[in-house]
Amino acid sequence: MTEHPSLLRQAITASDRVLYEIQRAIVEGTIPAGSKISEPELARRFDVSRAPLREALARLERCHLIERIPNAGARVVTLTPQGLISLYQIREELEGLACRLAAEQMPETEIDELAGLLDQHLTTQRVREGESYYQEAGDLDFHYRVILGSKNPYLINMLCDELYYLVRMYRVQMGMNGPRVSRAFDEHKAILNAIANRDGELADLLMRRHIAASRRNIEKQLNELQPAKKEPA
Amino acid sequence: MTEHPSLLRQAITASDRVLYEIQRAIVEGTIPAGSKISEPELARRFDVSRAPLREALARLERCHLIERIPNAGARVVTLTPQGLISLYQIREELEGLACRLAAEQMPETEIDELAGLLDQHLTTQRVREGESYYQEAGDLDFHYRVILGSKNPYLINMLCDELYYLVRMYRVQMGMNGPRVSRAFDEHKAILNAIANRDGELADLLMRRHIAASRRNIEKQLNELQPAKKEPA
DNA sequence: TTTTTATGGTTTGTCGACAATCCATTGCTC
DNA sequence: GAGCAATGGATTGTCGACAAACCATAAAAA
Repeated sequence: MTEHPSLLRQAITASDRVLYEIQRAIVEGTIPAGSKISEPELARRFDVSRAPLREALARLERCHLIERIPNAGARVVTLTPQGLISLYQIREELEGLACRLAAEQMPETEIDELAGLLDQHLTTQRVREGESYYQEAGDLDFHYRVILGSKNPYLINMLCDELYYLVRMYRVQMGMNGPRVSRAFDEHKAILNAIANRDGELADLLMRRHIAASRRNIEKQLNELQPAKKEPA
Repeated sequence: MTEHPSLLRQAITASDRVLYEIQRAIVEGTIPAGSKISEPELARRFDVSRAPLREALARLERCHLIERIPNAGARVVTLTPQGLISLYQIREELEGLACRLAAEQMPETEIDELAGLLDQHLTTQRVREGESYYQEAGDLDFHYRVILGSKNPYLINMLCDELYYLVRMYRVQMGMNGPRVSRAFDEHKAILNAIANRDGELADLLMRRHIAASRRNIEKQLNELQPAKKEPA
């Protein structure tokens, strides 16, 4: 039996399993932000030895979900408004680049699939008025595909593997579910058109504006909810 | 000698030591690009157990110096012109951003130190006409400080810890020692001025041009040396 | 001869235990 | 009583060995 080449990466090791579970737990807040990581405790909790657990911790550090200090242990990252701004500054640049490259490199078939994805979003969006969780997932899906379309392996790795888990963590734990659904959809549509027209410059600009708008939206929510910042020690 | 924050972790563990040695060996080509990594062999060679070695390999994968496939081992990355282009595309965006942020965030003291570094470069450069290795190191040092001046932790981590070892590997192994020394120095000077004037937009533009020029210079060398590309299956 | 399958050897992934380091409490000195 | 040093406990880093997975060779069947 020959496996599909796209699934060739599937070597489900214990380290991978633990990684996924902890990753999810951190993103969703089951393991609270800022809490200390105890290797023996997590090893018992997920029923593995410390070896694969440490491998998983190394990868969690890679995607900025935990911070390790030699001989002193690891902590889940703490979410701060400044950290979120820093994150979005990078997203603007890198996803703008990804969008420009996608306009140049993306095969027609992938562009068609991306258009189909947006149509699907339109229907499901109408069904679920108000509820934006699905749109959030869909938004990430759209961005994912554009990034993959850039065909730049370093760019893909940095965005999809190293930054997006943290983006999701911010979205989930800071409750970013604003009414930006329809506007985001329109912006996605405009970006898709620019890519389809092979207009890299415009695609770049639109993606930067799209992310900047998202960032401002989040900042506005932050200011409304927490005019004064609190930092428990 | 400047102290980079990545070296601030004072706990020199065996894993760290092995990491530095292998990192250097890969960058300088002592361990050839594209060669397979044997864990038992390297463990004997550097006189450590496989546990810290695997920790080091995980970090080497993080800075794109090796590629691992589960249950199949690790290989040193292969250097390709396309890979170098992909790398510089990202550098243009991220270092442009870093430069803009540095113009906004960098303390006056750090700007003064950066100016002093350039003066120092000017003198040493005159002493060593033609020999450009020191200039290469100095160039990296200049870029390092600008990046650190951005005060964006993710940006600093991505550039200094994840991309720059690969940049150095390309420079060393592809023999990038072109006569761009004096021009690069002038460009550094212009960038410094923009930062000192707190002109983020100009600093961004100049840095992008600086890196783009460096990229074109490298591409020119590649075309001169290897007009026909070979790709063994 | 070609394809398939069995098999040995090698490599990677995982485990439990030991050693080195760090943190907190305690006791001692001033 | 305050500050500092010693000590106990816990955690991290490291080691050697075992188990599982992969690769290559070779034997057997079509």
